[in-house]
Amino acid sequence: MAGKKQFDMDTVLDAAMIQFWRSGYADTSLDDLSRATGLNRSSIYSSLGDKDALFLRCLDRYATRYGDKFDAALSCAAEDPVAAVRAFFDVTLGRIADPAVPDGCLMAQSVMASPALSPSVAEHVKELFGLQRPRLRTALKAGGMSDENAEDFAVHVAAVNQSLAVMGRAGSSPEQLRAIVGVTVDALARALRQVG
Amino acid sequence: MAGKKQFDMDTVLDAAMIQFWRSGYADTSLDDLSRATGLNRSSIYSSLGDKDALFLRCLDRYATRYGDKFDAALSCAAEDPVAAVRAFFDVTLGRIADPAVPDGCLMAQSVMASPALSPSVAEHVKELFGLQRPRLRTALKAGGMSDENAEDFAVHVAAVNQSLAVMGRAGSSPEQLRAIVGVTVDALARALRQVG
DNA sequence: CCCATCTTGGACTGATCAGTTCAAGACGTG
DNA sequence: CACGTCTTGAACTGATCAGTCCAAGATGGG
Repeated sequence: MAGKKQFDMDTVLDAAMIQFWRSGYADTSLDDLSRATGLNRSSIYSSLGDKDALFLRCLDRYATRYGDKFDAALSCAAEDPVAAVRAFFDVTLGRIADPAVPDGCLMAQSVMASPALSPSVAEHVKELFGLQRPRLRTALKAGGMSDENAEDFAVHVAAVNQSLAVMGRAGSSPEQLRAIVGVTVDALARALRQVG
Repeated sequence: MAGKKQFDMDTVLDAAMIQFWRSGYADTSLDDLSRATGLNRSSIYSSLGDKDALFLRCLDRYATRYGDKFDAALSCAAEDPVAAVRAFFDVTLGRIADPAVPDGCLMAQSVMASPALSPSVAEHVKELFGLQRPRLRTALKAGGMSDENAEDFAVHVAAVNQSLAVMGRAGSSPEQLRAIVGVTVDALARALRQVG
């Protein structure tokens, strides 16, 4: 049974991440994690550390995976900022529509639960969550927006993007989610037309 | 010590509601509720039922209290729909700024945690959460918006309103929260100007 | 003044939690 | 083939969980 690691780290981290994502930190027990990953408790502890350490790794994994997708979506912001923001939202809409992955958003739900997390974990969550706004601000400024408008739209788009996960989990249909982003994309297009 | 109820039901329900609101269902133990309300465990059970029943009463209390405020804010929608929506957002912004009350939103965080709640409670949460959209749709139509636009803006405004609690708990400043709603209010004003 | 009634506090139950420990045993090396 | 090393499974610990129970005692009606 041993001598060599019996599992693939990426597979295990994905399984743990999805477990936290579906149920949240508080409602995910080590037995749940053991069941989801197929690893024994002591294997989890020896290979991945305690629950907080594993949770942090899952948060980072989530932030990196979707952060990269958000960056890719915004990469065309200089040429077509409206298309870039649309693609940005499509990352989230696609994720919500993906049956291989839970609905909701690990970041949003961790932020909501942050008062119940250990202080250091809570701070880390807020840091990762806060990456979205500067990402958007930079893209919007590259797209020709004024500093002030880029600031306002960046925080607005970050908020709307985050709201999709909550609305989706509350039972909103894909059409309703598209309507939510539609209002924002229209407003962005109008704001950009006024300047350029 | 007994013979007559030793507590005020409204005070107790407020204390329990705030406890659930601050920490969420999963991270609120009966000891927490006992400490917050000043009531003993057996008093809670005999007067308020089990944890789920108490949670439902707190959800209803929350939905009624702020639902009434939202209705009042929207009551001027027929005359000035933009001012009505602004007042609608001000209910949430005021609640977030109120130090007497936790940040976050009991409904939003309960929706996010719904997969971990008992099915009947989860359904009740979604029902209460879903009241916001028709409230807004009716107001916007009374304000002269087309059916389609009212539908889209209603779900958008409900989403943005909900996002404020998450962004606030993530550490966004009051100015940033105002910027989030500003984009939506501007878009609404423009949409209404086009028609009328 | 006394007794039935009801609230209350605290102890208790069994389940579940995160985290630890350790023997069993599989592997790679020599 | 033998031995040291490392993973693994399962049992264990003390804490905490939701929920129950009951005796103590305060109240109000008679």
